[in-house]
Amino acid sequence: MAEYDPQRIEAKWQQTWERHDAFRAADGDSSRPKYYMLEMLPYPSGTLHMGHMRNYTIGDAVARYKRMRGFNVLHPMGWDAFGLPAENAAIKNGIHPRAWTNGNIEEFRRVLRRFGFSYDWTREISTCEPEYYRWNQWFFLRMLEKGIAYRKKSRVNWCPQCQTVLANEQVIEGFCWRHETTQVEVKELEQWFLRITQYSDELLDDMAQLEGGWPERVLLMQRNWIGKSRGAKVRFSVAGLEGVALEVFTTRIDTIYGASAIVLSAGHPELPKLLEGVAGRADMEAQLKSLRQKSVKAADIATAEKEGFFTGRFAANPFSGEHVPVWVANFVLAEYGTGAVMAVPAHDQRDFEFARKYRLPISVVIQPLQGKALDAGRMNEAYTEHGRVVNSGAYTGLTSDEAMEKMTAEAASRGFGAGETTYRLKDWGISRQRYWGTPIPVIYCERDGIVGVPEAELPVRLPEEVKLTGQGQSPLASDPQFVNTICPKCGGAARRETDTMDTFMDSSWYFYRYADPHNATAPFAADKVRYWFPIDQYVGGITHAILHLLYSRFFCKVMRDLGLVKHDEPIARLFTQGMVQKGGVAMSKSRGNVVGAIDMADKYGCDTGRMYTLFAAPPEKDLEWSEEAIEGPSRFLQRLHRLVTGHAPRLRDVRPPGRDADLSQASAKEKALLRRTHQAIKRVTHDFEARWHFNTSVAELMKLLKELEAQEPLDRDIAPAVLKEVLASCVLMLAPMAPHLAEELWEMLGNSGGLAREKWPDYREDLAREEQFEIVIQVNGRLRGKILVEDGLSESETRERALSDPRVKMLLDGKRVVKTIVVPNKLVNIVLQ
RNA sequence: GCUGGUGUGGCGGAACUGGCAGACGCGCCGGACUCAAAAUCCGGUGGCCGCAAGGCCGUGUGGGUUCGAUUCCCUCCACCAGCACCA
Repeated sequence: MAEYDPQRIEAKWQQTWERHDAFRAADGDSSRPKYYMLEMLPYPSGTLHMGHMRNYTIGDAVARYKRMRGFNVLHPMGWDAFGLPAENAAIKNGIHPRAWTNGNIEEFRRVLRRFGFSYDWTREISTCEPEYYRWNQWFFLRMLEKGIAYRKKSRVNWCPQCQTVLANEQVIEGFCWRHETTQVEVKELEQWFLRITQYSDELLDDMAQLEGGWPERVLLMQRNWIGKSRGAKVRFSVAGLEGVALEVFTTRIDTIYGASAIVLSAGHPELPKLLEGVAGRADMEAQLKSLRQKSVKAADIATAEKEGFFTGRFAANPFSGEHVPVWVANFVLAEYGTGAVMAVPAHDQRDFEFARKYRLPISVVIQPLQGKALDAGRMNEAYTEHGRVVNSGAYTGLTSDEAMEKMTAEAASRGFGAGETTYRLKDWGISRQRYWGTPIPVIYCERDGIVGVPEAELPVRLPEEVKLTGQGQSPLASDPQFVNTICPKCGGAARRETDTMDTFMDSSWYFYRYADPHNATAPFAADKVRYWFPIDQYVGGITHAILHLLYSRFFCKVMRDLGLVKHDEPIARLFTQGMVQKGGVAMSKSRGNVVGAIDMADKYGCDTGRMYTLFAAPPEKDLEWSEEAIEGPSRFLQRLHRLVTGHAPRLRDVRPPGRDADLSQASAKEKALLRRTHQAIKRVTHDFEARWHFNTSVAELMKLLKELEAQEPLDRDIAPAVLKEVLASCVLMLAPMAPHLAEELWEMLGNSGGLAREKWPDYREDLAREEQFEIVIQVNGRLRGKILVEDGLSESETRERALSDPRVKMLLDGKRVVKTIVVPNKLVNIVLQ
């Protein structure tokens, strides 16, 4: 008998699948329900390791399962091919980014094919190809027309290591997301932005549509990131300075009578005017300078002392008329709100600390609705809850909520303020001073200003020969052939934009392109997208919870407003799988702890690699890679192969009993085997449908195999038709998880045509039903015995049976039974005393 | 600090709606096969007491609800993740 030879089997079936185009998705097929299964497209760099493979194994298992369930499955793969590492490799090794990238793509494609993932390879895309990125440019131009793309000079995050601008989302605690030890600098540059803030509310509100389909955690992170907060802006006039007003943003206008100061950020635009002619100005300028150079490190911020100085100016509280000092301090952020706050020490913890240090007055204007009244002199911390307003003129006696509403109305009617909602979310800066990305399709003309490249001239191709130094400004600026052009409007000499787009542009809409990957006249045909969307299931890492997923949602809404799509959200369900770790940290090339996918396939076979990945942990949890633990699934597949190979020859031409067969005449042994089989089908089906706990699916198959082995010799006691039914079900259930071996065994059992179109086995309740149950007998809730009863025994009979059990009788001797609880087919609990 | 999540044998994990805690697997121990080893197969494997029958303890901590709690409620602890002087 032939040994299980995974490499041979895997090659054989991969060729067969390819020959038969087994995983081709059919556009617009209305005869079957569609299912769009998507895994996050990889950035082709380094080696594909088991972290990647886990992602694709999960997706592939579900894609294959859905096909067996009769769905028309779209399961595509592509490459996120633009990006910095390609450029860095080019600088370091003198290889062109395109050559480097395409080399990696080839390698990635080879490995993914070697694992036999059921992709429709005819839909493969690569974002660095002009056929793809021309649509990035096309979208950009549409957004330019709509005013969603705009240019402004702004303070931007600059990474000296990358030599480029970073989006806010790419700055992590003040450090570059790619260079964890490089502090991000602030620079003033002319940049292109996308007005994502225009969609802040919609991005927030539409999360309601995602509840249930997306992990709560991801929605929460996005909600925090958007950071909506309702409040009011209030203007304080500055005493002795006509025309200068300081606007503050507050979420607690009800506390305004307790303001002890106005505090400005060190970068506040009105500061020069304020400081003019003030005594001690030189000294203040020095302090300002030092405040501006504060560390941005998270740890420092958390422990930083409140620091600031009095400007010598006073501002008038428009409600009370009171004059309060104007300060500058380090804890006020220039980028948030108005860059100025009113300090209310009694009701804000930061203000409280600040007031303590600089001896500003603390006055209580909110009292708790219940409990002890506050006394400013005895407070150890601010009282930040809502409550009853006191010492606040006409507002005294109102609740916080009432006061907020009325005060906001007064501010508006008297013209010194208004209700205001602020967001943490900033517009998306997409300009990158880099080569390996999509050129921004814009031309600058002396006469006509900013002119979009006409659609007919797209794509603006990335020139192939450009000197890359990694230093200074955009590499494209050094190519006069590229830069110098003519203005599409006036025909005069003009210059091209030399920045390229953030690569997150590429990945914000790539999944639409899969629906129509070769369209040369549009990013996609509307009817194809209408058929396939929304994505039924997206699978990827939690690392993309904010960046990629928020941008993708934004893009979808822009596309909808451009009339390109009809839906509000592109992704119906999101699954975030856990990381694969080794030594407690995520696999990564830089840490040197990767387990290569190819090594795994060479050593154990990819089916074993897949099985282990699915078995070792439920997919949402992190998985610690263990070379030892892979032995379990490896042995399982070998034993299953041995068992089926042993029995298959005489089962080839046997017809299984079929779906509705009457099996009441089957022997007890046969019934037992069928029962275990159908219980397994029930469980595995549930795991695939409801919760994706493939680890228990694998365990179920292992148990079934064990049962089969225990019944050997199977050819003596089990009718061939029954055995065939059992083995076939087993193989069908294996198909999504270890597809190559499943195909091989399926063929051995006398089937042809491949498993991709085969039906998932039906679960039969009548066959799965137990005939006998072990009843647990508890006395006072403690396990004291077990009895075997037949199915359907009545409650009273079960009780009698339990009470007449000899051992139970002994325990009950001389005691009074208070009551008994009977759970049919499960347990009897006898309560004594 | 805020928000969310997670705590179960030596390890990965299971227990679906409150009903036998530890399925399945790894490892370990014992046995078979072998001159021997590997591979394979069979048996055992939460802790403590006991020759055994059996008993007691046990799902991070302490409490509560319940006939019965890994599961529900409260307290605290630890770890992980995201956000973080956001006004």
